[in-house]
Amino acid sequence: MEPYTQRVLEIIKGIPAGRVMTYGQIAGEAGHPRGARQVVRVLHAMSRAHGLPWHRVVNAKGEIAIMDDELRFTQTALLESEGVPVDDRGRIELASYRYTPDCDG
DNA sequence: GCCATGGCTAGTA
DNA sequence: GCCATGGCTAGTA
Repeated sequence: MEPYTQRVLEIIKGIPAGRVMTYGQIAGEAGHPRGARQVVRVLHAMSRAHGLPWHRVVNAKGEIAIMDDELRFTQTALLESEGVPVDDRGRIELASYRYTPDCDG
Protein backbone atom coordinates (compact mmCIF):
# COMPACT_ATOMS: atom_id res chain seq x y z
CA MET A 1 0.00 0.00 0.00
CA GLU A 2 1.25 3.47 -0.85
CA PRO A 3 2.31 5.72 2.06
CA TYR A 4 -0.34 8.21 1.02
CA THR A 5 -3.08 5.60 1.27
CA GLN A 6 -1.69 4.51 4.65
CA ARG A 7 -1.78 8.09 5.92
CA VAL A 8 -5.35 8.50 4.69
CA LEU A 9 -6.36 5.37 6.61
CA GLU A 10 -4.72 6.60 9.81
CA ILE A 11 -6.26 10.04 9.58
CA ILE A 12 -9.75 8.64 9.02
CA LYS A 13 -9.31 6.26 11.96
CA GLY A 14 -8.34 9.25 14.08
CA ILE A 15 -11.58 11.17 13.62
CA PRO A 16 -13.29 11.08 17.01
CA ALA A 17 -16.98 10.31 17.47
CA GLY A 18 -19.14 13.37 17.18
CA ARG A 19 -16.83 15.11 14.70
CA VAL A 20 -16.37 15.12 10.90
CA MET A 21 -13.62 15.81 8.36
CA THR A 22 -13.90 16.64 4.65
CA TYR A 23 -12.38 14.60 1.80
CA GLY A 24 -10.09 17.44 0.77
CA GLN A 25 -9.04 18.10 4.35
CA ILE A 26 -8.00 14.47 4.81
CA ALA A 27 -6.11 14.57 1.51
CA GLY A 28 -4.29 17.70 2.64
CA GLU A 29 -3.34 16.23 6.02
CA ALA A 30 -2.03 13.16 4.19
CA GLY A 31 0.21 15.32 2.02
CA HIS A 32 -1.78 15.56 -1.24
CA PRO A 33 -4.01 18.64 -1.10
CA ARG A 34 -5.59 17.68 -4.43
CA GLY A 35 -5.85 13.98 -3.75
CA ALA A 36 -9.44 13.94 -2.51
CA ARG A 37 -10.45 11.28 -5.02
CA GLN A 38 -8.12 8.80 -3.42
CA VAL A 39 -9.84 9.49 -0.10
CA VAL A 40 -13.09 8.61 -1.87
CA ARG A 41 -11.56 5.39 -3.13
CA VAL A 42 -10.18 4.43 0.27
CA LEU A 43 -13.56 4.94 1.91
CA HIS A 44 -15.42 3.13 -0.83
CA ALA A 45 -13.10 0.14 -1.04
CA MET A 46 -11.56 -0.25 2.42
CA SER A 47 -14.09 0.95 5.00
CA ARG A 48 -15.34 -2.51 5.83
CA ALA A 49 -12.00 -4.30 5.98
CA HIS A 50 -10.42 -1.62 8.15
CA GLY A 51 -13.44 -0.73 10.26
CA LEU A 52 -13.24 2.91 9.25
CA PRO A 53 -15.60 5.55 10.66
CA TRP A 54 -16.64 6.29 7.05
CA HIS A 55 -19.72 8.18 8.17
CA ARG A 56 -17.53 10.94 9.65
CA VAL A 57 -16.37 12.09 6.21
CA VAL A 58 -18.35 14.72 4.31
CA ASN A 59 -17.72 16.94 1.28
CA ALA A 60 -16.23 20.43 1.30
CA LYS A 61 -19.66 22.01 1.74
CA GLY A 62 -20.34 19.96 4.84
CA GLU A 63 -22.81 17.73 3.05
CA ILE A 64 -23.22 13.98 2.95
CA ALA A 65 -21.68 13.20 -0.42
CA ILE A 66 -23.03 9.72 -0.92
CA MET A 67 -25.88 9.27 -3.39
CA ASP A 68 -27.12 5.80 -2.49
CA ASP A 69 -30.33 6.23 -0.45
CA GLU A 70 -29.71 3.45 2.03
CA LEU A 71 -26.10 4.38 2.78
CA ARG A 72 -27.14 8.00 3.03
CA PHE A 73 -29.76 7.12 5.60
CA THR A 74 -27.24 5.03 7.53
CA GLN A 75 -24.68 7.83 7.54
CA THR A 76 -27.25 10.32 8.81
CA ALA A 77 -28.37 7.95 11.56
CA LEU A 78 -24.79 7.21 12.68
CA LEU A 79 -23.87 10.89 12.82
CA GLU A 80 -26.97 11.82 14.76
CA SER A 81 -26.38 8.95 17.17
CA GLU A 82 -23.02 10.60 17.92
CA GLY A 83 -24.62 13.97 18.51
CA VAL A 84 -23.93 15.53 15.10
CA PRO A 85 -27.07 17.21 13.74
CA VAL A 86 -27.81 16.61 10.05
CA ASP A 87 -30.44 18.83 8.42
CA ASP A 88 -33.06 17.68 5.92
CA ARG A 89 -30.70 18.35 3.03
CA GLY A 90 -27.93 16.25 4.52
CA ARG A 91 -25.87 19.17 5.74
CA ILE A 92 -23.64 19.29 8.81
CA GLU A 93 -22.44 22.53 10.39
CA LEU A 94 -18.70 22.39 9.72
CA ALA A 95 -17.99 25.44 11.85
CA SER A 96 -19.06 23.47 14.91
CA TYR A 97 -18.28 19.84 14.10
CA ARG A 98 -15.22 19.83 11.86
CA TYR A 99 -12.26 18.00 13.40
CA THR A 100 -8.82 19.48 12.81
CA PRO A 101 -6.05 17.14 14.05
CA ASP A 102 -3.46 19.92 14.36
CA CYS A 103 -5.57 22.24 16.45
CA ASP A 104 -7.68 20.13 18.72
CA GLY A 105 -6.41 16.68 18.54
C1' DG B 1 -11.44 3.13 -16.28
C1' DC B 2 -13.27 3.67 -11.73
C1' DC B 3 -14.51 6.51 -7.36
C1' DA B 4 -18.96 8.90 -2.00
C1' DT B 5 -14.13 15.31 -4.74
C1' DG B 6 -13.22 20.05 -5.50
C1' DG B 7 -12.26 24.31 -7.56
C1' DC B 8 -12.88 27.07 -11.44
C1' DT B 9 -15.31 28.68 -15.64
C1' DA B 10 -19.27 29.26 -18.79
C1' DG B 11 -23.87 29.98 -19.53
C1' DT B 12 -28.50 31.54 -18.03
C1' DA B 13 -31.99 34.65 -15.30
C1' DG C 1 -20.01 21.43 -16.96
C1' DC C 2 -15.07 20.45 -17.18
C1' DC C 3 -10.97 18.23 -15.76
C1' DA C 4 -6.80 17.39 -12.56
C1' DT C 5 -6.15 14.08 -9.19
C1' DG C 6 -3.95 9.03 -6.92
C1' DG C 7 -4.07 4.59 -6.50
C1' DC C 8 -6.46 0.36 -7.32
C1' DT C 9 -8.46 -3.07 -10.44
C1' DA C 10 -10.03 -5.35 -14.43
C1' DG C 11 -8.99 -6.47 -18.84
C1' DT C 12 -5.71 -7.31 -22.63
C1' DA C 13 -0.91 -8.86 -24.65
